[in-house]
Amino acid sequence: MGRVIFHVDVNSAFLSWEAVYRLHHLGGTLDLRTIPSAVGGDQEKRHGIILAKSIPAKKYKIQTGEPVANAKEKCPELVLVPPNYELYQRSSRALLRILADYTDKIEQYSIDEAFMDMTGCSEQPEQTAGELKERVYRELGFTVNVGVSSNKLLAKMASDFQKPNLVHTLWPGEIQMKMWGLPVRELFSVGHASEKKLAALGVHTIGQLAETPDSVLYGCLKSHGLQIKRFANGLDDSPVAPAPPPNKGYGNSLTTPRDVTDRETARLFLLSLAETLSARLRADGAMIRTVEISLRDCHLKFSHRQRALETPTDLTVEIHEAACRCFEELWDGTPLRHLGIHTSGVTRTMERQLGLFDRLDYEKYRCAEAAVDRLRKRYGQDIIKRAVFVEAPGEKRVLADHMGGGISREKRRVDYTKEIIL
DNA sequence: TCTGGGGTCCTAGGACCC
DNA sequence: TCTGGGGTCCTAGGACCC
Repeated sequence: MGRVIFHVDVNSAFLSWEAVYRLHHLGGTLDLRTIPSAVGGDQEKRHGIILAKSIPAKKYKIQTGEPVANAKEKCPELVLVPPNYELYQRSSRALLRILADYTDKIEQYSIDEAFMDMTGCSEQPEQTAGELKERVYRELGFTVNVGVSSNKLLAKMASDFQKPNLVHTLWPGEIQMKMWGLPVRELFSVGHASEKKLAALGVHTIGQLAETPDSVLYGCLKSHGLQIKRFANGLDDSPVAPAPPPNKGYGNSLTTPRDVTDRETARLFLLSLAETLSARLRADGAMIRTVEISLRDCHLKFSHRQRALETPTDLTVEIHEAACRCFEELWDGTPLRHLGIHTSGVTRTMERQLGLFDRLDYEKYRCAEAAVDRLRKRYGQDIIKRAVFVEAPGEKRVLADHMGGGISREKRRVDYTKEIIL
């Protein structure tokens, strides 16, 4: 017998986890999953998009990623709840603990999805998947779909079939019957752009893609065209990788509550982003060689600029300085709604080559920033703040409050002491 | 109606070196 | 004299995922 792979996918994850929390921890009686409801960001802070929706909300054609205002138009009685990332982390860990009882070959693919290599673990995979699904519901109160097949791609496609709370198989012999009739957009890694190009070729279903000549696909989509053809034929030999691969880059970005119109405020936001980002680098023992900033202006136009550093760094000051130089070269004065810093060229050798012209005393700054890291780890993120975030007057003060004293809120340390108990 | 935040991978042109 | 070819690095942009 060949490989047996499960893909476990939490149904409407953020919304289900919130629903369970309200029922079991807040003593509520209303189950959000049974009414049109959604998890959405705060419109006031301009984070207003739909992150997850209930199955009744889906009937109103509400889609993940669409603006909250849009969703309310489609369904005025929609019940909206704010996101709670700490709850999601706890819920995810609780799920993974159950999965670990079945195999140690588990790859966490995202906060609400995991692959399991079940090869040799079960004589009847479909039945085992059903037991797993029931156990998750019994112990944790939320439902999952489980896709069962002989590779990751097919297992993932299978878990996406009818929802919720179902096990589906998609063995190679079932590909034609279960997968080839689907719209090509539903194939993993076929997005909007590929769908459009394929439509121009007359390719609308996964089955049609599977039978399109390589030369045609390469001409249209280059190597990606050949990749999605392999997927359409159910071919995928990627292993279930229990250890997450090391980061190739680190980024931090933020939509600001109000447009940024002056460079001093922009520099402050960039400092806030650089601070969280470099703390992550130091926590991982990583350094980066390339700094890129991204801007999104009030007309929603994106722009980017990057620069390579002379020497790898994990220092807030150096990343901030590089980001500010990019900013000066890039910004044309249009009011900004979003700023980001993204870094790449990761190295993990902690020995920094001190260049002849190293302008900073690296060791001195490194010591200071490491001391701040330790303080925050021990006493919380708010224990120490830069003066610029404390003393910012007026409008800047408001912005500084949104920065959480230089630490983006979503990245605050998760308190795992409050585990889910049902 | 007014669009988040975190990633990965691929392509392509130009600079530069041998 | 006036030009090949391979390799690597840098920058920019696009597409996809959750």
